[in-house]
Amino acid sequence: MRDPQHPDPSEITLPRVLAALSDPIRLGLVRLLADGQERGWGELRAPVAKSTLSHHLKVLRDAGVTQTRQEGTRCFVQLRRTDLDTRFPQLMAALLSVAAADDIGGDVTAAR
Amino acid sequence: MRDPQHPDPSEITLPRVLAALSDPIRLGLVRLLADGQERGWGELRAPVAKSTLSHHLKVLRDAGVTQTRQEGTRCFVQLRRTDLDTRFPQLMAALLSVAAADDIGGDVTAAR
DNA sequence: ACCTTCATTCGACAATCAACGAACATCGAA
DNA sequence: TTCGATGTTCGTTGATTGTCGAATGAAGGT
Repeated sequence: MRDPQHPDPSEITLPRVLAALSDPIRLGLVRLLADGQERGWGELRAPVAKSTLSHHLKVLRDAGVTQTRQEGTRCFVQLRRTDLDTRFPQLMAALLSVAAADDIGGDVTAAR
Repeated sequence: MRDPQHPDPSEITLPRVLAALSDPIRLGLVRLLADGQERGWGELRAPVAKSTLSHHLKVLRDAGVTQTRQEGTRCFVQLRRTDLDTRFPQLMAALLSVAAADDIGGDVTAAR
């Protein structure tokens, strides 16, 4: 378990973010995090193996969409809403609104 | 040259559109078409082979982002702005604004 | 008819991706 | 220190992607 690396706000690029959000599961994860609440890895329920979920979280993290924090053996993930809104004004709002309307990634939920 | 097929507005999905727009060249093409103006294939200048450009235009068309019209041997392409705005309110506006600010796909231009 | 122009399609290639199970590493608790 | 829980990494597999050049198909002009 290495230190997760996060790109600087200035390193966040539009094509990369769009690629990260072009997957229904990742879009579902982002929807789940849209309330700004930090979530534990263990809360996340998605219809994929845990290694696949780890991969998706890494893609989101590498794109600068989420931030991961470690506490002991557990990970907590959070949407980088402020950075994203600064970098891409109105984008997340529009995206989240559409994703909710179409229920994209609705099979991603949170337990607990 | 077969009849180009376009998805119905209801068939346009967010993940597909985001995937289509996650490529700098395609984003550049969309920026070029953002004024609503119809453009001839021959006007489009992008740093790729013509077969590659044709491929990118097909990806955009299949995702429902653009509309292609044939007139004789020539093709004209246009952004499906109304359909996109109906389906995804505010999304294109936010996207185009950011793409312009970052000059994503700036190497895609129009001659004539 | 023939040739030119224009755009798509084909075939090939290397690269990337989503997905899985298994192995590994790390930390807290027993 | 051994164990269990947690998350990452590895190796693989099948599918998709971006790219090119060459071949193909469709009009239009000569």
